Amino acid sequence: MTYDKALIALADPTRRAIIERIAKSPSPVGQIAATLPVSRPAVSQHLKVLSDAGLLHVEQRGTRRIYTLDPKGWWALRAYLDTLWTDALAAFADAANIEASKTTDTS
Amino acid sequence: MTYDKALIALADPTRRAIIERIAKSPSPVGQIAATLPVSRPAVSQHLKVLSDAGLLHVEQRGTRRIYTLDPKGWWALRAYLDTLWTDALAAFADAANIEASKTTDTS
DNA sequence: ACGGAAGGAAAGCCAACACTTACGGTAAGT
DNA sequence: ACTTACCGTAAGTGTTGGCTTTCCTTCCGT
Repeated sequence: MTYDKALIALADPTRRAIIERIAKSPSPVGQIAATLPVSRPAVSQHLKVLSDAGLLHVEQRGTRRIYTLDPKGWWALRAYLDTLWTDALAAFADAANIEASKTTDTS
Repeated sequence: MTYDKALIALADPTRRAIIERIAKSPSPVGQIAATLPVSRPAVSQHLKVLSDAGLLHVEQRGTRRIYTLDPKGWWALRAYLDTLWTDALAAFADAANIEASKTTDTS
C-alpha cells in the first residue's frame, strides 16, 4: 500500500545515493552527508522521505541516529512489480489464445 | 543501467495508472486517455517517458500505436532492488560478526 | 484524390520539490 | 553547569516536470 511512496522516494538520485550508502553500511547522518555533495539538512530531509516510505529504520544512539535498511518497503515494491508483471503475462496469454482461436475458427 | 529512468517513470501516479492499464490489456493511446482524467497529449508524453525507460514496447498498427509491457525495464529494476537488499544483508552479517567478535574478546 | 481519425511535437503555465541558510533542542564530555 | 557535537525543523528560493492548447504529420476509407 506504500509502494507509491517508495517509488517516489527512489526516483531521486541523491536519495538513491543515500540508500546505497546505507545498504553497504548503516551510518549516522553526518557521515552520510560528508560523502555527498549536498548539505547535511538536505540529507536529513531525504532520510525523512525514505523513512516515511518504509525503506529505512532509525536507531537512536546517544546523539547519533543510525539509519538502516527496512525490508518493509522492499517487500511492497517487489510485490507491486510482480503483480504488474503477472498481469502482463496473463494479458499476453489471453492475446495468444484469442489469436489461436481465430486461426482455429478459419480452419 | 536504466533502472534510474524506470524509477523516475514509475514515480508518477498517472504513469502508474497508464502502465497498470497496459499490463492488463495492451491498448492504443486514445483508449488509454479515454479512461484517464488527463488529455491525450499528456498520455503521449507519459508513454514517451515510459518507453525511454525500457518499460514499454510500441507496435505500429496502421495509424494506431499499440503499447505493450517490455520486460527489459523490469529486469533492470528487480536487479537493482536485489542488489540493494543483498548489500544490506551482507552489511547486517558483518555487523553481527563484529558484535560476536567483541563478546568473544571480552570472554 | 480527399476528408477524417489517430497520435506525436512545440510552447507556455503553474505547482511540486530539492537545496540552502538559520535556528532550536538534546545528549555526551569536562 | 558549560561547552561542543549531532541532528531535526522552518522559511525562502530556483528549477524541474506535468498538464494544457495548438499545430502538424501520417494513414485508412470512400
